[in-house]
Amino acid sequence: MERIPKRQRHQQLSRLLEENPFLTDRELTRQLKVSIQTIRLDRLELAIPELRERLKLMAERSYDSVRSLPLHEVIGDILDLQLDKSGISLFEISDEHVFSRSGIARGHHVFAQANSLAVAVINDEIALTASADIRFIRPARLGEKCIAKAYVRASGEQKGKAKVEVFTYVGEEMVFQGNFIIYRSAGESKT
Amino acid sequence: MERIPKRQRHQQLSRLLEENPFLTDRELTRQLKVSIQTIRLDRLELAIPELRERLKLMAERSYDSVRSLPLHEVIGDILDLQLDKSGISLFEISDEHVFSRSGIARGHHVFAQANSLAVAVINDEIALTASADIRFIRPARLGEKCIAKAYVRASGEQKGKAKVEVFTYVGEEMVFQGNFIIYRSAGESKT
DNA sequence: CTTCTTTTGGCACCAGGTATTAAAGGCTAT
DNA sequence: ATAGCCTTTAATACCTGGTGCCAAAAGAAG
Repeated sequence: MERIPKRQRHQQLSRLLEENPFLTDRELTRQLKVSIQTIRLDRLELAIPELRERLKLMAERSYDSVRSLPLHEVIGDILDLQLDKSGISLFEISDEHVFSRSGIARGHHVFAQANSLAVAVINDEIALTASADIRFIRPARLGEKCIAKAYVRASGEQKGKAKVEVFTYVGEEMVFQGNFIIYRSAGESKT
Repeated sequence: MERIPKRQRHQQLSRLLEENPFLTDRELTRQLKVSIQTIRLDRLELAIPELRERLKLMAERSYDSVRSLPLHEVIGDILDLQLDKSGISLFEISDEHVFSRSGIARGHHVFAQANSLAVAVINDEIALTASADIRFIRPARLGEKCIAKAYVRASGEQKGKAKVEVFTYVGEEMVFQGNFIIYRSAGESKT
């Protein structure tokens, strides 16, 4: 009668702290009806740090997520980039990108990856999207890794406009395709 | 020689903690070369809470910002919505939306506002962007307020596809125009 | 009954403080 | 210089939310 409760209690404890990480051990004793020592042994076994450590970790996370906001410059991680030729980026669909009802990615995130890549692949001081023609072929879902491949079809170094085609895949399946026209500041920086 | 330093020290202390809120009083002692009691009097005067309180506040902030992330469902504030007819939303271009070099909004943010609105205006359980044809007419800049207006051209309640046209303005000027084809779940839940 | 795991309890100790009282240093006005 | 005042430093008691360690009690299992 005391064998099973331990694992159950561990689950309850984990759940409680997931719901509200601000609970002290003392408050947990009230909820779980065991002594404070038991709570502490449990945390030890489950490798759950003490309240103050939890708060510190949360504070640190939010602190450097603010600091790393400039990374927001490009949506997705650039895996390969050949300026004025082609580029590849990876973007993983996570909670904040999907409709919570359906787990399907909101279109503008998939678009954002493609658009970022299309702009990044253009070798110029200033590159802006002028227009685009896009198709969402099948929905991208929570947890899926989207690989976008961009190809510069006409770099238009004189004309001031480049044509970039982007295909986004999840595994073998194409989920998105887009044709972008990118303004460029008329042929400058050659790296 | 001890009159001015107090205010200076207060400024330095504020600055240090702004740069790094994770400093203990003891560490501040080392940086400011005064006793720990002075640091504590200073914090008292400046109404700066102790380290642990600071961490807790940061953790709480990040915690309920996570909780309020579902607000992220729609990019921009919906000002008016007539389901299956039209909608208006407002989106203000701020730092995190622009290229830091030029202060020009990245296209996918302007697109996201339009796309969100086009999806929101469709009165159905599930609505997904199928394809779009978009044009960035002139760049939107830091601080500008973008008003997007969406009009449902063909609601296609039978066909399962709706056509939505979106125009985005800054003041009188049009900055973006897009034609969206939106999948709708045709009266019932269809994946 | 003995043995093992699990649960409690108690105590010392720690960080990072608060709160309070007191003393010392310095500056100014009378 | 002497008193009055602000500022700084010091000392002490106390608090929270723990860790670490040891020992005892309570079941469960052989």
